[in-house]
Parts: sequence; structure tokens; C-alpha cells
Amino acid sequence: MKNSKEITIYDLATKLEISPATVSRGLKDHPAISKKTKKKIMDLAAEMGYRSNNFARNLREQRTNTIGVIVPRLNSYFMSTVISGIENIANKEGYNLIISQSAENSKKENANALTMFNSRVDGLLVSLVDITASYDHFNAFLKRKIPLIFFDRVVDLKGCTSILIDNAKAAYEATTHLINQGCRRIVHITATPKTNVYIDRLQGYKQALADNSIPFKKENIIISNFSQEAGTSAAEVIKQMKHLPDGAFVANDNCAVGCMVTLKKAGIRIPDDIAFVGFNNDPVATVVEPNLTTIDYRGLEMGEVAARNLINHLNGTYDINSTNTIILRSELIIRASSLKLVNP
Amino acid sequence: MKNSKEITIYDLATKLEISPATVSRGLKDHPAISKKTKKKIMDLAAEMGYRSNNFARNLREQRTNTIGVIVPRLNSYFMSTVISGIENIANKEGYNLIISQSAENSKKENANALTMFNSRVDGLLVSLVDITASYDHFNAFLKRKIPLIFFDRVVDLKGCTSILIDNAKAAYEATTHLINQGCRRIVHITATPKTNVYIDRLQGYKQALADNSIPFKKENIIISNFSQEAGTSAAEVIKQMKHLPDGAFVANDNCAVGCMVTLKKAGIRIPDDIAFVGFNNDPVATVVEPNLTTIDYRGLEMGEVAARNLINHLNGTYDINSTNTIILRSELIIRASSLKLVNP
DNA sequence: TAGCATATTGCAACCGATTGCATACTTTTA
DNA sequence: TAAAAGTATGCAATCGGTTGCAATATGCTA
Repeated sequence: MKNSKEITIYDLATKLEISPATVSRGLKDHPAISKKTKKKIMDLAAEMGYRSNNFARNLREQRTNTIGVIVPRLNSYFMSTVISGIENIANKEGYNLIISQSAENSKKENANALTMFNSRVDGLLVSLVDITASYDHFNAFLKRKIPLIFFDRVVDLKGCTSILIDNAKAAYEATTHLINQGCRRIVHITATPKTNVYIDRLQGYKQALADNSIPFKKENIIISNFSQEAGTSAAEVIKQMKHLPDGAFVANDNCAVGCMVTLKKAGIRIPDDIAFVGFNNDPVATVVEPNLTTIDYRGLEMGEVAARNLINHLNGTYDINSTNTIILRSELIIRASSLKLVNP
Repeated sequence: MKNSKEITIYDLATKLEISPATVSRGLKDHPAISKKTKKKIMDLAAEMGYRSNNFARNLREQRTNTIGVIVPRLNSYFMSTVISGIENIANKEGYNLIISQSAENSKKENANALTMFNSRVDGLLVSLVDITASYDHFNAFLKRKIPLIFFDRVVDLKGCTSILIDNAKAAYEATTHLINQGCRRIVHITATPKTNVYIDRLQGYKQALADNSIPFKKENIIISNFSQEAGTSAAEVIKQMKHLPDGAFVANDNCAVGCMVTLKKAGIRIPDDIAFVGFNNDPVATVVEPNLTTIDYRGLEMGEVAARNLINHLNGTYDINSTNTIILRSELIIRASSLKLVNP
């Protein structure tokens, strides 16, 4: 059946009685080919339903037009928004995306990196798992000078660029806001601080306390993962404290919400008893009652910036190697969950 | 620099003083190669850091080990969960994923399909945009017998499989539940019913009314898109109604939540004044107050089933062509938002 | 119209792995 | 011991585009 046979440049060449080389050049608008010939080639290609074979081209050109993306998990609001941003740019620029999730598992991140390497991605965008013991699985990329950009959860590897927000500053603002609302015993609910994100947020929290002469107590740090259920168990921890806190800075909205819901069930009033500030500005923040004060930072923008920088680098428009870090804007959004005073 | 040069089977062959053909066969465990030779090949490959070139292989084998995925948008809880499920299976089976979003735009879906076609995906998983005027962009796949599976938002194309839930039945249960709670004037908030999902849900809603001798009124159908903001405007519509409804069946949790929040601000009590049922069991359903009654169906499972069927078909384990439709389980989860009676 | 610049096009060698068929080597059988 | 059968390996074409360099064609000037 004619329909199921692929048309190649050789077919076009034979039909037009010219060489495949001319067809190849004609199709990519090479200046050495005359307008007349180009038109003939284009027309016939359209007519016969020619489609170029990427594998042949990639094989020859030694590049793949593919970008690899590794994220801890796909199904969080923030991450899927980032991916959406990456896809916007990649799609526009004619790059394909290979996406895989490490499921917060260092071994899987390792395996995924290897897969990406074997798929010969032109570049790699990575958000690290929480606890990555070593970064050796990225060595292969570094050695071959395949550009590697980290976003959100980053690490400072030689020659790699990081895209993130100023987590310490955001955390500082969040905590300061709570202090300004009169909070003095502020708990910080966070993940194991092994990655920049949580280390920095913890640090910002501590700094805000210090600048306001509030002693830091390590029993005020509650470690959780970030599911809503984890919020529930964090709430249990809080309920057990002999002296209830009057403020909570949670490094993730989902977790904050889970925690709030549980505390409310126990009759604890928010913000009167405990004021809450979250992180991420997840849509759920405007659903929970009272609405959650949080740090807003746009995942979409982060994804777009990451993809844009990578692609510009690949196209030679911009050399990413000289850029170490790109800091995106973040902002404290004040809502009812933290407002103890009438005038904030 | 030695490190930046790729090792090929020719390098291995030269070093071992055997032919590239033997190396090729040895690497893929071909039975005609002796164990001794195989071991030598494997060892050297590992030692020299050989990695196979997929493009050369794909070029030769005329297949890509890549699955294309087209979804309306990536950044919804449901969709990102589906993708996560697809990725789980694809990754395990050694398939790559190319993902693109159509942004609820028929033109973009068209372009994305073309890109997928040109990337020569081995198979395609699609969730359609709301209003797809024509399905011609899939013809190229059908002609070349590239397997095409629709999920969630589907269309019955000849030779294609659909994976979805029984939307009509789920909607029927949801509406019946509201009726059993004493609701008689039930609005249905939904998207333009152009795709199976919303047509079927509308149909289930109508059927439930009919079976309970409640006349259907078209002014009780409120069309919205599904953002939280759309829920807000749906709420405005409801507030303008001269006779307030006593129940609402919303075809999307997010929208339901937006609507509830707005109505509550206007002093309308839920469920006492209006009982609510949503659809999807999004995490937000357990945050909004009162918690939202909804239809639960697992996106993860849907993604896994779609990917599994496609891959089994590609591997020849299972012929998908004989399967027209796969219906997944869905379930009404009753929460406070719909409980007017003490004993449901 | 010879002479030279410029515009077009073609030749042929790649890119790296796969595989049908032929060949060489071993072992078994008559 | 020669023929048959089985085992292991190699040859060479193939997949479809790309591109440096050579070759030819065309246009222009003196």
C-alpha cells in the first residue's frame, strides 16, 4: 500500500531528476540552491507527504533536539506548573521533552540520569531529590559538556547553572511577618534540611528570630514530608507541645493546609491561637479557611526561564556557562491565616 | 580528550580484533555468539564506557521506543497524576515519553500531533481538547497503523481504543445522591458539552432527574470553564437566579470549590441551602469546608492502564486493536457538602 | 569572445548499528 | 576418514540525511 511507505529525499530526488544533496539543501533553505529548484522540491515534498527522518539527521549531526527533565515527582501543583512552563518554550523552539520522575528516590534519580544520558539529550534540567548522597551520576554530562541546569532544588556543581528563588530571604520575610503580628513561639515545619531549599528556609527563619532577639529552639523545628497527611501528623506534634506555639511557618502549602485542618478540628483557632504562613501559593491556599498567607513564586516562570536559558545556550545565542545562578522573584502574600492584628 | 569521544561498536571490534557484527550480536545476547566472546565484549564495553546509539538503531530498526502524550494541560492535579502513571510504566519498560500540551486549543493539538508524527513515536496517548472540530490530524497515525489510545476525553475513532470511566453512571449516582438528600432544584455546572466527558455527565444528570420524575430545565445548566475563577462566576449566576437551587452537581472539583467559597461569602449555607457534589476527588475536596462530596477516579491508574496497554500492544503481547473501550472504576465519595440528612 | 567571478548542483564519504547470507571451524555420524 | 550437521563469526548492504569539495553552468567584463 502506497500510504504506508515513507518518502525519503531519494524518492524526491529521483522524481525530480536531481541529486539527494540538492533536495536536502533545498528542504532546509540552503542559500546555494536556486529559488526555482527550492520551490519544485518543496512542492513535491508537500505533495508526496514527505517527512524528514530525525534519526538519520540526529545520527549525522550528533545532536538530538531533545531536552531531558528529571523531577522528584510530577503530580504536585508546583512541579506540573514548572513542567508546563518548560513545555511552552521547548515546544515553541522545536525541542522535544523527555520527562522522568525520581520519586524522591536517589537510586531512581541515578537510573533516570543514565537513561537521559543514553538517550543523548542535548541538555538536562533537574530538580534534585531531597537527599542525594552523591552527584556522580551527573559526571557523564559534565565530562561531555552537556549543559545541565538545576532548578528549585539545586546543587552548586562546577559549570552548572542554578535557577531558584532566594529561599532564605523569603523565609526571613515570612517569619518576620509572623513576629510583627506578635508571634513569639514560632514553629517551623519543614522537610529534612538536606537540600538548599530547606536549608535556606531554615536559615532565613533562624535569622529572623535572631534579628528580633527571639532565641532559637530546636524543638520548634518539626520535620515532615510534604503530603497533606504529614501536615496532620505535624499537627499532632503541635498538640502535644506543653506550651502551644503562637505561629507556624510551614515550608509547603499543602502541608500547612493539612496541619491547619487538623488543628481546627481540635478547636485551635487560626490565626488567633496559631498564625500560619505557608510556601508556594498553591491554589489550595485560597480555599482553606482562613485563607493561607504564603510565599508566591511562579513555577511557570521558573520552567520557562530554565528552558529558555538551556535552549539559548544550545543554539549558541547565550553562553550559560558564565552564569552561575539565576534568582527569580518571590513575594509574601498576606492573607487571613496570619493576621492577628487589624492593620498588618 | 579521550573522555569526550564516543565509543562505538567499531572501537570495541577493533580492540578485540573481531567484526562489528559480532560485537553487535554479542551486546544483545544473540544465541549464535559463544559465551566466551560475549563476555569479552561485555567486559570491554563496560570498561570503555560504551553506550549504544539509539539513532543508529532507530534508523535501522524503524522504531523509536518513544511514546507520545498529548494532553490539554499539564498543570492540573488530575492530569499530572495521569502523566505520573504513564511515566511509571513507560520508564519501567524502557520507553521514552514525549509530552506536549494542547492548551485547550484545537490548533495546538493539531500541531502537536504533527510533531509527534514527525518524531515517529511508536504510539500515541491522547486526551482531547474540549472542542476538537475535526480529527483529521490523527489520520496519519491511523494510515500507518501507529497505535492511538485516547484517555479520559475520548472519541470513537475506527481502530482506536478509549480508556475512561463511566461518566454517565457516575453523574447519575451523584445526582441521585443529591435527590436522595431531598434536593429538587439541582443545577449542573459543566463545560461546554462537546466532548464525551461532559456530554455523558450531562446525560447521567438528566437521567437521574427523569428517573425521579423531576423535570429537566435547561436554565439549570451553567456552562463554565473549569478554573476556580469560573466557579466564582458560576456562583454569581446562581445568586442571580430568582429561585435558588437546593443542590449543585459540578463536573469538576476545582470549579465546585471556587463556587462554594463564593456562595459562602454571600451567606449561603452549604449543604443546608445548597448541597454540592463535585467530580475528580482532587485533594482540595478535603480542604474546603464543608468537605466536598465527589466522584473518585484514580488518574494514576488511568495513566498506568493506558501506558500498559499501549506497550503490550507494541511488544506484541496483546493486541489492542480488538479492544474498543476500557472502563475504569469510579466511586461516589460522600462528604459533608451534600449531607442534608443525618443518615444519608 | 576569451577570461574570470559567481551561482548551482552533484559526488561520495560519513554517522553507528543491524542482519541475511556466506564462510570457516568443530563436532558428530556413518 | 569423509560427509553431514551444527556452531561461531565475518562480509557487506542498508537505514536517510548531511556536507566538504569538485564540477558544471551562467553572467559579466574587457
